[in-house]
Amino acid sequence: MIRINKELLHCVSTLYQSCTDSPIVEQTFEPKNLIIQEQKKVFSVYIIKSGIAKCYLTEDTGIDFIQEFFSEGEIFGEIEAIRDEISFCSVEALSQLVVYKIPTAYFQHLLKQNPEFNQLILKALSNKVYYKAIRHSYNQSHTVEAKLLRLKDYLSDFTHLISKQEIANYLGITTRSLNRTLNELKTKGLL
Amino acid sequence: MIRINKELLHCVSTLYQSCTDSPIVEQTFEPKNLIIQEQKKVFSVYIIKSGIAKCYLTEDTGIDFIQEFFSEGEIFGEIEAIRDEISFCSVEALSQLVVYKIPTAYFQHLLKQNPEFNQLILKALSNKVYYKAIRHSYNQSHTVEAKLLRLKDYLSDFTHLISKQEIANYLGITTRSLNRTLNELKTKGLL
DNA sequence: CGCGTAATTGAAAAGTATCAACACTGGTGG
DNA sequence: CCACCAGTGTTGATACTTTTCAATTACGCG
Repeated sequence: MIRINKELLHCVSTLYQSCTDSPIVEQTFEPKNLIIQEQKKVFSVYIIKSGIAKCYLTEDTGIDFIQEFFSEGEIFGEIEAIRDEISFCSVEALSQLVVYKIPTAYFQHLLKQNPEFNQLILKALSNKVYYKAIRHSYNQSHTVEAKLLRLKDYLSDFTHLISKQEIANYLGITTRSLNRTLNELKTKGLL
Repeated sequence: MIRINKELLHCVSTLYQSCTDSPIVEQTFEPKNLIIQEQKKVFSVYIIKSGIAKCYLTEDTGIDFIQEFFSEGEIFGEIEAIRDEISFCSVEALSQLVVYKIPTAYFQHLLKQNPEFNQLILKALSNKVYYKAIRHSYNQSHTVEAKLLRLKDYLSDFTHLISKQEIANYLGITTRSLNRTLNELKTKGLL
């Protein structure tokens, strides 16, 4: 539910520290700040140093669907940089968020010149495909109850950062269904 | 609904033709042949030269969820090669299928030594993430009717290759729901 | 022609959404 | 210190959507 990527974080923080005039800069966002906005051009690739963000898509129905919650080492903006397209999703800080900001052009440069970085991006993309595949499949063929049981460990830990509405948006259900199912699980003693 | 990747096909067929003792080989599968099997080790990366295949995941409920229909130039097995893990999905030929088969080790070699190939794989992965994100979001927040209207152009063209069951598995619904909704759309004159 | 597979349909059951009302919480200003 | 407000969370009743299950029908092919 909350993705991390320690390897990538390590690589980027090393790149950042290795030279004082690096194009990579550190930046801090406050909760509710929008870092990337759907349908807008993206000029940088971001890698999270600390904090939590949500990556979501707003449908024509007005409903937000949360793709992922990102934390340490997770990258976003890279899809847009590689495809050379405007953003297809929004990313918003949920907690205070510190990121490494890599200008798109320098990101492209790193991809070409730094084999280790290239390899880590290939892995990060592969992992995204993998997790998305698994999640979509699971979501389509299981009930709300099953989906909730799957993330019960997170439910207690992050309620102060992630609202009920956001959990519902992540699962693709309404808050009403979320509450009903949570109660059912409690009476069954499964939560 | 049916993905293609002309650029990648062009690149790989050039690689294939450029030397007679290339590690890349051509291989043909008949309909219903399994090319990659869930939970099994994968030894090659495949790129489709011609034909259609389905990529799907089997859930513990016994239900198949189809991730994508692949056609010319689409690649599979690359996620497993990059992550160095067993397969998380199965790929099955729907029509007669001709593929270029690249041994995993040679695929890794190409990634490192051939910048153009590397760039095309980055793009292919980014596209997969992009399309999966859009599709999952759409699926979660729209009715069966909306989902069907979205692929109505395909529905007529590929019925001889793709069964009703497979369309249902792609949409994550039952054939009963598929039929009911198709009938409703027909009486409404929308199909 | 007959067999197996795929497609179709109706009726009942299960699962979710919608809507509207109400409760709780933390902060603000009188 | 308390009243108020906005945002978030909770709940019940009802309507709608989708699945389940079982029974039929249609189709392709040896």
